[in-house]
Amino acid sequence: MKTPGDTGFAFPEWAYKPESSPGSRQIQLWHFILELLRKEEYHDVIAWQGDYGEFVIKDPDEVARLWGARKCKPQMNYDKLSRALRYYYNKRILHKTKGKRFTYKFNFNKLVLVNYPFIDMGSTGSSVPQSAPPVPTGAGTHFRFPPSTPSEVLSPNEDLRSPGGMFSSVTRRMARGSVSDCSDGTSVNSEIEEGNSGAPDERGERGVSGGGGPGGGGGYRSIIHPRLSHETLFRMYGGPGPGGASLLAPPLSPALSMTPTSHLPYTPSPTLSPMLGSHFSFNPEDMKRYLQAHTQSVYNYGLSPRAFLQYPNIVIPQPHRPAADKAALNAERGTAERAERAATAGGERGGERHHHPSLAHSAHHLPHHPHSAHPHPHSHPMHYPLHLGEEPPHMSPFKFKLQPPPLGRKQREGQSQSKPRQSSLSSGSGSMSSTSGLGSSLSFGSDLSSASGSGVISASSSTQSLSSAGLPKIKVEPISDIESEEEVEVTDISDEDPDERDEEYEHFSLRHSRASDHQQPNHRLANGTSASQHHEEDLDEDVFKAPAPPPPGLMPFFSSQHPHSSAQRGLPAVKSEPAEPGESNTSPSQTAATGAAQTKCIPLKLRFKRRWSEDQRMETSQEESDDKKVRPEEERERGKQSNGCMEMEEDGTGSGEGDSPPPLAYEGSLGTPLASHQRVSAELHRATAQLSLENKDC
DNA sequence: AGCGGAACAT
DNA sequence: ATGTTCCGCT
Repeated sequence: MKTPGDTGFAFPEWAYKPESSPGSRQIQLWHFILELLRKEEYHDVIAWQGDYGEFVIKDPDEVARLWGARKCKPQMNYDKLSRALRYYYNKRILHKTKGKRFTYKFNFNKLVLVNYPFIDMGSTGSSVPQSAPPVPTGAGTHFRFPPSTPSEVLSPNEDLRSPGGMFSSVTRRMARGSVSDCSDGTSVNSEIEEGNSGAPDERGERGVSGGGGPGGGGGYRSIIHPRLSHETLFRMYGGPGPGGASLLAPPLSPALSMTPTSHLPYTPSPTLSPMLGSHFSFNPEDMKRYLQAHTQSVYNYGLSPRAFLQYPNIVIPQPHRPAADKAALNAERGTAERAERAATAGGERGGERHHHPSLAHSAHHLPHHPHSAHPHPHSHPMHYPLHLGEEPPHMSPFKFKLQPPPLGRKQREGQSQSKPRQSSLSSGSGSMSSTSGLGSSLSFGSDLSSASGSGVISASSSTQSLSSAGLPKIKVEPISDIESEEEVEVTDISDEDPDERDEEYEHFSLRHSRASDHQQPNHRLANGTSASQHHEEDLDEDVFKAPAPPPPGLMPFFSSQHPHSSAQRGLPAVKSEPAEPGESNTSPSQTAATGAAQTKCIPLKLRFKRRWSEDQRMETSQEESDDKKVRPEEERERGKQSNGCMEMEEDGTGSGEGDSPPPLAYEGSLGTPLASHQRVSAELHRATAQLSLENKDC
C-alpha cells in the first residue's frame, strides 16, 4: 500500500529535501561537498582533514569542475564556488578555517539538525574521527562518524553493524548515487562512478544483511529508506501495532525512541534512518557526538529552526551540563553494543580532538538501558526532548532582531539607478513576497512548510495540501512553540539569524525565552559581562549554563501554560487542532510520567534560534561576524530562460521509494489521537523514502 | 586567497 | 532560498 502520501499527501517537504531548502530543490553545494568527501575517489581533490568537519580542497579547480558539472554550469570555477561557500558562512553551515588554504569546516550542528532532527544529541555515540562529519543513520539509534571514508557514509551497511566496524571502511563501492543528487549521473556522478562504478545496483548487490526484512532486502542502503519495512520502523518508533502504543504515547521522534518504556526502545535494527540513502547521511551517533562535543547544546547553536520544526521530538540535551550529564544522556539510547566498545568514557571531547580516526576514543558509556528508568529528571535522553523538563516559559529579552523588511537591491536600484548589469528593466516592483515569512510564521500544521523555509507561513502549498488532503491534522505542531527553544540561547551567534530570526524567534524564542538565561539580553553581552571573557568558548559555555531552570515539573511545554508566552506572541498556540493542548493526555505512564507527559507535548517545531557558535568554538574564532545575514530578497521575476543543460540522468537508482512508507512517528502532539499519529508516521515514512530520491533533476 | 556586495538566475 | 557571475578590496 501506498500511503496516502504517495498519492498526494503532502508531506513535509523537508523530508524530501532536507538540505535543500524550500526553494531550491536542487542539490546544494554543501551537500555536494559532503558527497565528495565521502568518496575515496575524490580524496585527492577534497578530503577531511583536521578537526571535526574540517576539510581541505586539494584541487580547487577540480572540485569546481565537478560542481559545475553537477549543476550544469561549465563555467564554474573555484572563485565562484568559493563564493557560494562563503554564503554558507552566514548560514553557519560552513566556516573557513583560517590560516589554511582551501580549508573549510562544516558546522554540523546546523546540518544535522536540519537533516536529521531526530538526532538526539544527548547521547553520544562513538567516537569520532576527526574531521569527518557525522552521519546520521538511523533514526534512532546512534550516530556514527564516518571517518574519512566516504563510502561508508554512503552505505549503510555499516550501520547495521555497528559503528565500530564501519570505520574501517574500506568499502567503498558505491558511489552510486552518491553524490547524490540526482543526476550526478551526469557529470559528477559519472565521475564518481568511474571510480567505482558500479553503482547501479547497489541495491541488489549489497545485500545486506539486513535483515530485516524489508522486502527484499535491499541492500544496505535501502534498508532504510526505501524499503523499510513498516514494521521495522514502527517498531523503532513505536509502532502502531498492537502493542505499540508507542506512538501514541510519546510522540517523539522516531529516532529517539519512545520512551515510554514500553517496548521497543529502539529497535533492533540498527539503521534505519530514513534518510540515509539519499544524500549523505550522517550517522546519528556521530553526529551526536559531534554535536555534543562541539556544541553541546543545541540550544546554543540554534539550530535552525526549521530543522526542528519538523521534529519536535528531538531531544536536546540540556544545556550545559557537565559531561556527566551528557554521558548519561547518551547512554540512554545506547545500544549496548556501542557502549561496550566505547568503554572509554572519558573523553569525549578530548578524544575527539585527536585525530585518530579510529574509534578508540569513543567513549560513551552507557549507563543504563535506554528505557530503563532513569532517575534523572531531565535527562531523559532520547525520548524527550530536552526542554521539556525544564523549559520555563520565559521570555526574555533576547535579542531577537527583527528586521524590517529588507529592501534590497531592487529598491536600491530603483532609487538609485538602474542596474548596471542588465539593462533590462525588470519590473521590479512587485514582488516581495519574501517578507511574508517573517512576520508570520505560524506554521501550523505543516512543519514542512516551515521547514521549508519560506514556508513560514505558509501555508501555502504544502500546507494546504496537507490540509486539504486530509492530513490536516497532523499538525502536530502546536507545540512547537513550546519547545522552542527554550534554550536557545544564545550563543553568540546571536544575532545572526537574521533571517530566521523572525520566524523562529517568534515562536520559540519569545516564548520561552526564558528565564534561564536571563542573563542576557543579548547573548553576547551577557557573556562578556558576567561570564567570561573568553571568546567564543566562553560564550558557549555560558550559554550552556545559563539557562537552566529546572524545575521539574514545570515545563509545560506548551501546553500548559503557555499562556503567557504564547499569548504574547500572538501565536496561536494551537495550531493544530486536534490536539490537545491542555492536558490532554498525559497519562501515561510510566516512567516518566510527568516528564513523559510533558514530553509528549513537545512541540513540533522546535526551533531554536541561535545557531552556531560552535563553529567557532573551535579554534578559530571567527565568529564575530554574525550579523550579517544574507538576504536579499528580491525577487523579481523576470523572464526566465531555460538553459539547456541537461545532461543526465543518473541511474536511477532511486526509485524505490514509493512503497513503503516508513513511518516515523514523531508527531508530537501529545494528545493527538492515534490516527493522527499514524498518519504522521506514514507520511514520514514516505518522506523518508523519497528522500532518497531527492534529487534528480537537473 | 579570501571576502563580500550586487545583480542576476533558478 | 541558493546559487552564479562579476568585481573591487584586502
